Amino acid sequence: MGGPLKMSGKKSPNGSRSDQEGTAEARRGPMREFSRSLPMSLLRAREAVMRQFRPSLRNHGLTEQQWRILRALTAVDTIEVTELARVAFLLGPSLSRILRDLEARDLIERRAAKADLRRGEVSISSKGLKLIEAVAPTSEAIYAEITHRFGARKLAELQDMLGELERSLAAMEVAGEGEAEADE
Amino acid sequence: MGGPLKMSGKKSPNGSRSDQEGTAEARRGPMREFSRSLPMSLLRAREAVMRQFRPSLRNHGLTEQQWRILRALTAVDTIEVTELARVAFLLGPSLSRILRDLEARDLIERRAAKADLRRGEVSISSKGLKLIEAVAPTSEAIYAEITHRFGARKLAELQDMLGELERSLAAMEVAGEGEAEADE
DNA sequence: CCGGATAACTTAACATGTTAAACAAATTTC
DNA sequence: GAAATTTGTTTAACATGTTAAGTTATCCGG
Repeated sequence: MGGPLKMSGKKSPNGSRSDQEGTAEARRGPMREFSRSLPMSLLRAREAVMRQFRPSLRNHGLTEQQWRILRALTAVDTIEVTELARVAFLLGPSLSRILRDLEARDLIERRAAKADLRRGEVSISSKGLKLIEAVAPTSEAIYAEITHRFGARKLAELQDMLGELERSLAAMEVAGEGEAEADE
Repeated sequence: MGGPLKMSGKKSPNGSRSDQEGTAEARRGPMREFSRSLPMSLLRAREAVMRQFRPSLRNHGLTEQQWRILRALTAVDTIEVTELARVAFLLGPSLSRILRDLEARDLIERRAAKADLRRGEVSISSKGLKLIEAVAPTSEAIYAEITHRFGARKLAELQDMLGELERSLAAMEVAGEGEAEADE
């Protein structure tokens, strides 16, 4: 498989464009607009940061999300699944799958809560703790390098703004919940 | 669920924690540290923003990434797959899958480049263009509302900082490429 | 008690992220 | 110029994001 493209004999699409047939790079007017949108800016910035951490985590057999979970667990004795989802910023289904995997690898332990059997209480195992301790130095070094390159002052300022952005949108109503958002 | 396990002694990393088994919310000391890391701040901020757009896109049968692709295509006549991956900030494999889907839905068209049969040239179809035009008003209204809530001035400042962060890390060597990152 | 509503997960299903490998066309080397 | 290498794209395989549905345990009104 993997053959060449389908090369069906279609021709010039979008009849609403009255350009010449200049190369795409020749006129990227509105493209810049798109590329500078807030979601794209945030995405690229985050990727630039995570790009630094992923190889190290990978060398220790951890994904970013698995690391987030273990990291969160080091800060508490035990924590309920829902709370863990909140602090590690993961959706329930993702967390459920990852916990299953981490438990199979003996990096975490969990039991049912005595008072409410629906709730699961999770904690890091000693093996998980050792893993964290093995990864932490590199992670902290990378974080320090990032701080140094960007500037500690500016980093704090950036994080303040990000927090403020979050708060600005926290109360914002989400549009288009029903069906069509124009009218219906 | 996981049966009862050994739960060895408290492993609180900062030794000064001698709580009973109070709820996790009761004492979130070091957790805040983790929660305030740069990657988490960026992730939460981006999620807060995208949360506003997703329902509207979903009502039009589009995911965020599909929207990014169509949006990028409206700015050009045709574009090569690699270039499209760059501007829409998607990895090749993701883009490949999504293009297959968008083509099947007749939202885009593609053909092989005359000069280099390896390259695929992609363009938006008139149907795709119509879809964009149907979604755009809502998206722009949401973006305007975000700008209003957060402040246009601050928004521009935030984006400047995000761009600067990107540039700061662009030249940073990625550690731990080989095997262990200590020495190799 | 009991049966319906609610809550806390978990599964399912589909789309994307991520890395490695496969493939075919183009380019370079010998 | 054919073999070896490189380049552009796709496939494969596994992990996560995202929404909906399923499960089991609690709660709650009668």
